[in-house]
Amino acid sequence: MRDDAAGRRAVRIVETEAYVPGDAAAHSYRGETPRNRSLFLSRGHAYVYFIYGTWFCLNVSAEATGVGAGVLFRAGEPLAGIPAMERRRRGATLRDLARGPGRLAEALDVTRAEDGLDMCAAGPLWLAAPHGAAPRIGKSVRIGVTQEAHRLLRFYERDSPFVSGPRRINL
DNA sequence: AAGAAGATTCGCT
DNA sequence: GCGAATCTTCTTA
Repeated sequence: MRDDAAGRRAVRIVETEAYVPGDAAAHSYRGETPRNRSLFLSRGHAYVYFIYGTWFCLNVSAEATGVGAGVLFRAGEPLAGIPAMERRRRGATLRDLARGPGRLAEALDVTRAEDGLDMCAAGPLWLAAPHGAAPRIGKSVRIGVTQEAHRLLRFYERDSPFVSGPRRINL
Protein backbone atom coordinates (compact mmCIF):
# COMPACT_ATOMS: atom_id res chain seq x y z
CA MET A 1 0.00 0.00 0.00
CA ARG A 2 1.24 3.47 -0.90
CA ASP A 3 -0.24 6.59 0.67
CA ASP A 4 1.04 9.96 -0.48
CA ALA A 5 -0.08 13.24 -2.06
CA ALA A 6 -1.44 11.29 -5.07
CA GLY A 7 -3.80 9.40 -2.76
CA ARG A 8 -3.81 5.69 -2.07
CA ARG A 9 -2.26 3.21 -4.46
CA ALA A 10 -2.48 -0.52 -3.84
CA VAL A 11 -0.96 -3.50 -5.60
CA ARG A 12 -1.12 -7.19 -4.84
CA ILE A 13 2.44 -8.57 -4.83
CA VAL A 14 2.39 -11.48 -7.29
CA GLU A 15 6.12 -12.18 -7.68
CA THR A 16 9.05 -12.10 -5.26
CA GLU A 17 12.64 -13.26 -4.93
CA ALA A 18 14.43 -14.17 -1.70
CA TYR A 19 18.02 -13.11 -0.96
CA VAL A 20 19.07 -15.12 2.06
CA PRO A 21 21.99 -15.11 4.53
CA GLY A 22 25.16 -16.58 2.98
CA ASP A 23 23.78 -16.01 -0.55
CA ALA A 24 26.50 -14.70 -2.89
CA ALA A 25 23.83 -13.03 -5.05
CA ALA A 26 22.52 -10.94 -2.15
CA HIS A 27 23.47 -7.29 -1.72
CA SER A 28 24.03 -8.10 1.97
CA TYR A 29 26.58 -10.86 1.22
CA ARG A 30 29.70 -8.73 1.74
CA GLY A 31 28.46 -7.00 4.84
CA GLU A 32 26.81 -3.70 5.59
CA THR A 33 27.49 -0.64 3.40
CA PRO A 34 25.74 2.74 3.19
CA ARG A 35 23.64 1.43 0.31
CA ASN A 36 22.41 -1.83 1.80
CA ARG A 37 22.13 -0.94 5.47
CA SER A 38 18.34 -1.31 5.43
CA LEU A 39 18.70 -5.03 4.71
CA PHE A 40 20.23 -5.35 8.17
CA LEU A 41 17.23 -3.81 9.94
CA SER A 42 14.74 -6.13 11.60
CA ARG A 43 12.23 -7.83 9.32
CA GLY A 44 9.63 -5.63 7.68
CA HIS A 45 11.72 -2.58 6.74
CA ALA A 46 11.96 -1.22 3.19
CA TYR A 47 15.26 -1.54 1.31
CA VAL A 48 15.25 0.59 -1.85
CA TYR A 49 18.26 0.58 -4.16
CA PHE A 50 19.10 2.34 -7.41
CA ILE A 51 20.18 0.13 -10.31
CA TYR A 52 21.62 0.69 -13.80
CA GLY A 53 21.52 4.43 -13.21
CA THR A 54 17.83 4.42 -14.00
CA TRP A 55 15.57 2.34 -11.76
CA PHE A 56 14.67 1.80 -8.15
CA CYS A 57 13.82 -1.61 -6.73
CA LEU A 58 11.85 -2.28 -3.54
CA ASN A 59 12.66 -5.02 -1.05
CA VAL A 60 11.57 -5.84 2.47
CA SER A 61 14.11 -6.91 5.07
CA ALA A 62 13.47 -10.45 6.22
CA GLU A 63 15.60 -11.36 9.22
CA ALA A 64 16.50 -10.18 12.71
CA THR A 65 18.49 -6.99 13.25
CA GLY A 66 22.07 -7.33 11.98
CA VAL A 67 21.57 -10.51 9.91
CA GLY A 68 21.08 -9.07 6.41
CA ALA A 69 18.46 -10.66 4.15
CA GLY A 70 15.56 -9.47 2.07
CA VAL A 71 12.77 -10.19 -0.34
CA LEU A 72 12.62 -8.31 -3.66
CA PHE A 73 9.14 -7.34 -4.83
CA ARG A 74 9.30 -8.14 -8.55
CA ALA A 75 5.75 -7.53 -9.76
CA GLY A 76 2.34 -6.35 -8.62
CA GLU A 77 -1.25 -6.51 -9.75
CA PRO A 78 -2.72 -2.97 -9.67
CA LEU A 79 -5.73 -2.85 -7.33
CA ALA A 80 -6.33 0.81 -6.45
CA GLY A 81 -5.05 4.22 -7.48
CA ILE A 82 -4.60 3.02 -11.04
CA PRO A 83 -4.90 6.52 -12.60
CA ALA A 84 -2.02 7.72 -10.39
CA MET A 85 0.07 4.75 -11.49
CA GLU A 86 -0.72 5.42 -15.14
CA ARG A 87 0.50 8.99 -14.75
CA ARG A 88 3.82 7.70 -13.41
CA ARG A 89 4.07 5.01 -16.09
CA ARG A 90 3.00 6.94 -19.14
CA GLY A 91 2.19 4.75 -22.10
CA ALA A 92 2.21 1.46 -20.20
CA THR A 93 -0.69 -0.96 -20.46
CA LEU A 94 -2.49 -2.05 -17.29
CA ARG A 95 -0.63 -5.35 -17.41
CA ASP A 96 2.75 -3.62 -17.56
CA LEU A 97 2.08 -0.95 -14.91
CA ALA A 98 3.92 -2.88 -12.19
CA ARG A 99 5.17 -5.98 -14.03
CA GLY A 100 8.89 -5.98 -13.15
CA PRO A 101 10.77 -4.59 -10.15
CA GLY A 102 11.72 -1.27 -11.73
CA ARG A 103 8.21 -0.74 -13.03
CA LEU A 104 6.66 -1.61 -9.67
CA ALA A 105 8.77 0.99 -7.87
CA GLU A 106 8.01 3.59 -10.53
CA ALA A 107 4.25 2.94 -10.45
CA LEU A 108 4.23 3.38 -6.67
CA ASP A 109 6.64 6.35 -6.75
CA VAL A 110 9.05 4.55 -4.44
CA THR A 111 12.53 6.09 -4.29
CA ARG A 112 15.38 6.37 -1.82
CA ALA A 113 13.10 8.59 0.27
CA GLU A 114 11.26 5.42 1.31
CA ASP A 115 14.44 3.46 2.13
CA GLY A 116 14.43 2.26 5.73
CA LEU A 117 10.71 2.77 6.39
CA ASP A 118 9.01 0.25 8.66
CA MET A 119 6.43 -1.29 6.32
CA CYS A 120 4.72 -3.10 9.18
CA ALA A 121 3.64 0.21 10.70
CA ALA A 122 1.25 2.92 9.53
CA GLY A 123 2.94 5.30 7.10
CA PRO A 124 3.43 6.21 3.44
CA LEU A 125 4.40 2.66 2.46
CA TRP A 126 3.09 -0.42 4.23
CA LEU A 127 2.11 -4.04 3.84
CA ALA A 128 -1.39 -5.44 4.21
CA ALA A 129 -2.34 -9.10 4.33
CA PRO A 130 -3.68 -10.39 1.00
CA HIS A 131 -7.28 -11.52 0.84
CA GLY A 132 -9.24 -13.96 -1.27
CA ALA A 133 -8.52 -17.60 -1.97
CA ALA A 134 -4.89 -18.68 -1.70
CA PRO A 135 -3.36 -18.67 -5.21
CA ARG A 136 -1.27 -21.47 -6.69
CA ILE A 137 2.38 -20.56 -6.09
CA GLY A 138 5.18 -21.50 -8.50
CA LYS A 139 8.91 -21.31 -7.87
CA SER A 140 11.87 -20.92 -10.18
CA VAL A 141 15.42 -19.66 -10.41
CA ARG A 142 15.89 -15.93 -9.92
CA ILE A 143 15.88 -13.58 -12.88
CA GLY A 144 19.01 -11.69 -13.92
CA VAL A 145 21.11 -13.38 -11.23
CA THR A 146 24.46 -14.99 -12.11
CA GLN A 147 25.67 -15.99 -8.64
CA GLU A 148 23.97 -19.01 -7.04
CA ALA A 149 21.94 -19.22 -10.22
CA HIS A 150 20.48 -22.67 -9.52
CA ARG A 151 18.63 -21.78 -6.33
CA LEU A 152 14.84 -21.82 -6.55
CA LEU A 153 14.23 -18.60 -4.65
CA ARG A 154 11.76 -16.86 -6.96
CA PHE A 155 8.08 -17.25 -6.09
CA TYR A 156 5.11 -16.17 -8.15
CA GLU A 157 1.37 -16.62 -8.63
CA ARG A 158 1.08 -19.24 -11.33
CA ASP A 159 -2.19 -17.95 -12.73
CA SER A 160 -1.49 -14.22 -12.69
CA PRO A 161 -0.90 -12.30 -15.93
CA PHE A 162 0.91 -9.63 -13.91
CA VAL A 163 4.00 -11.80 -13.33
CA SER A 164 7.24 -10.87 -15.18
CA GLY A 165 9.88 -13.10 -16.71
CA PRO A 166 10.13 -15.43 -19.71
CA ARG A 167 7.22 -17.82 -20.04
CA ARG A 168 9.42 -20.91 -20.00
CA ILE A 169 10.32 -20.50 -16.32
CA ASN A 170 6.78 -19.68 -15.22
CA LEU A 171 5.63 -23.27 -15.06
C1' DA B 1 42.52 6.20 -10.08
C1' DA B 2 40.12 3.81 -13.53
C1' DG B 3 37.13 0.18 -15.22
C1' DA B 4 33.68 -3.37 -15.14
C1' DA B 5 29.43 -5.50 -13.67
C1' DG B 6 25.05 -5.24 -11.83
C1' DA B 7 18.35 -8.21 -8.40
C1' DT B 8 16.33 -3.35 -15.47
C1' DT B 9 13.61 -1.34 -19.02
C1' DC B 10 12.71 0.71 -23.50
C1' DG B 11 13.14 1.54 -28.35
C1' DC B 12 14.70 0.13 -32.62
C1' DT B 13 16.26 -3.70 -35.96
C1' DG C 1 17.54 -9.75 -30.22
C1' DC C 2 20.81 -5.78 -29.08
C1' DG C 3 22.40 -1.47 -27.31
C1' DA C 4 21.68 2.68 -24.59
C1' DA C 5 20.85 5.08 -20.32
C1' DT C 6 24.14 6.10 -16.56
C1' DC C 7 24.53 5.22 -10.51
C1' DT C 8 26.86 2.53 -6.93
C1' DT C 9 30.02 -0.74 -5.48
C1' DC C 10 33.77 -3.74 -5.92
C1' DT C 11 38.14 -5.09 -8.18
C1' DT C 12 42.56 -4.26 -9.95
C1' DA C 13 46.62 -1.39 -10.99
